Order: sequence, then structure tokens, then C-alpha cells
Amino acid sequence: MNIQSMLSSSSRHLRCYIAAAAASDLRALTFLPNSAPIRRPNHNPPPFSTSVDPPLFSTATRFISSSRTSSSLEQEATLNQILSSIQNAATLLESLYENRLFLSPKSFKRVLVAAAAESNDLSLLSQLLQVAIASSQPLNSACFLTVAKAFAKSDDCAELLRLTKQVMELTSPSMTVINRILFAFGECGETEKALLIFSQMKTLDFVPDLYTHNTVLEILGYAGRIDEMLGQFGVMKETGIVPDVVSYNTVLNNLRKLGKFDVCMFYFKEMGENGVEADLLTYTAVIESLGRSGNVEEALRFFDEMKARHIRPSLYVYRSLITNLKKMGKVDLALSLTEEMNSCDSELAGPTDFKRNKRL
DNA sequence: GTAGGGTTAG
Repeated sequence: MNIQSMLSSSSRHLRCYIAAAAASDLRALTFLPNSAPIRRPNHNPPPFSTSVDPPLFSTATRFISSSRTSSSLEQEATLNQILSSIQNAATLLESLYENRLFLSPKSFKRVLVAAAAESNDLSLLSQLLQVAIASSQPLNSACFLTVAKAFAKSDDCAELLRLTKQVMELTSPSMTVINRILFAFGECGETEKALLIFSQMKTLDFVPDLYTHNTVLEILGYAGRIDEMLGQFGVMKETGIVPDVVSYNTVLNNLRKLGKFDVCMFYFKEMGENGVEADLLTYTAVIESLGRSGNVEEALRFFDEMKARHIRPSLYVYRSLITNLKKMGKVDLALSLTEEMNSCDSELAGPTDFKRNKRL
């Protein structure tokens, strides 16, 4: 079966394939050092693979031992073969995947970059991404960003809508892939295209999840579209998605950036009423909002509360407080806070301390 | 490796 017929036919087969791959408990077999994990279903032959035997355990074992002895030259040769015939990349990848061979995300990204540079239209790129998703090719955020950047250069909204529709059909009901694509468009500043994807999701009766909403809140906020961000925040709550600390921090920090300090405090209050616990980023936004609006006493009160709750302050929080204390003429307090900051420099919260998964 | 400090103007 070729790539065109595979992609144009019902996506049901591809979904079965995904399910089979997901059911696989043979994991992360290394093709090469620092290279792609090889995943293979251990039952249910892939529907569109007619030439490969069902991967029984014995064949799996043989495959494992043979893949262990694969040289890096083989991996490089495979990649070069794809790159040298980029127009046929989707077909070549498909046969690769049928043999349970996956490129590393880095190698796959090189294929995407080559496809983006080579083709005038975006359909090749779109096909590559779909084949990869259907086959559970490991994809990192750089892969999605490459696709988003290529689409950013084009005004071909039809191709974008086609891609998102097909990706959603392939990955339903999981939202992970489409959320990552949405994020990638946001990351390269493609606000309109990201919002187009978001509206396409809703048109196709996909239910945006918490990650989708949080991503959209950030995209709107970063674009300075504060009213739309707050509107979307309301819609989110109305549709039964309960905002979490990331949702609130996104709203709070974008309000703070635009100097909407009173609105920021309004949503901080709401956050507490809804039982969402403040973290480092929350306190940062609140302390900065209060300090900038001249309310340094309140800012200091939240600073103490934060420390009492064993949330380590960051350099940002100290700098904000010190600057605003000086502005208000409280030089002594500013000095003592500076000393405090310098005395505990190694204990300050680092750039990744607010990340949610760090605490789980 | 699905989301929230864009080395945040200080």
C-alpha cells in the first residue's frame, strides 16, 4: 500500500495500528547508542503491513539481537537514503516503520527540515508527520516546531486545516499530539494559525482539555490579547474545565506583564476561593503587582506568607521587592532585603523550580 | 518530551 492510499483511506486502520503499538510492552530497544528507541507491537500485526510476519516472541528476539548489532553506518545510510530522495520520503519512512525501525527524533527532524526546504507546498511535510504519528515515531518538540515554522511561511490555511483534521482523526481521543502542535504554532508566534487550529478542534467536536486551554491562554496572553484571554478563561470554566495553578499563573502573569495589577489581584483572589494553591509563580505575579502599584506593605506580607509556606523565593521576587521598596523611599528595608538575598544565593529558586512535574 | 519566569525594562 502506498502512502497516498494509506492516508486517503479510512484512518481506522491507522488507529488500530496505533493501538497495537501502544499495547506493545517491548520498549525502548536501542538501535544505536544515542539513537531512536525501537518499539514493536508484540501481537496484532499492523493492518497495513502485509509483508511482515506477525511479530511473535521468537522473531522479536531475533530482531532485537540483530538490531543490537546494527552499525551506526546503517542508521546513517537509512537517513541519507531518505534525504537523497526527499520526494519519496513518506514512502521510504512507511517501509521503515513496517519493519519497526524508527528514526531518532533528531534524524526525523532532519527529514522534516529537508522536506520543508524542498517542497513548494506543505503536503509532503503533512504526510510525513502523519505517517510518523500513525507509526508512533518518537517526536520531540523540535519536530513539531519545524512543521509549524514551515506552515508559518505559507498562507495555505486549507492545508493547515487538512493537517489538523487528519492528525485529530489519527490520535483521537488523545489530545497530546494536537496540543503539542498547537503549542508549536504559539511558540513561533503564529497566533492566528494556532487559534485556527483551536477553532478547528471545536468545529470537529473535539473537546479541548486542560492543556489545550492553558496553551491557548498563554498564546493569547503573549500576543497581548488580554480581553480574549480573559474571555477564553471564562469559556473554559463554563465548559467545565477546572482551572489549575498553571491556568491561573498564565492569566496572572500576563495581566501583570501588561500592568493590569488590579485585575491580577482579582484573579488571585478567585484562585484562592477556588482552592487552587499559590506557588512560586503565583507569588511572583502578586508581589510584583502589589509592588508596582505602590502597595509594598502588602507585597511584603505575601513575601512572608510565601516563605512561611516554604516556597523558596527566586531572584526575580527579591529584585522586584527591592526595586519597589527603593521607589517608595524605603531604602533601609531594600538594603536588608538585598543582604538577605545575597546571603542565601545558593538556596534561591532556580529557573526550573516552578515546573509542575518537578514537584510530582 | 503536553501547559505556566521569552536571560522578564529593574
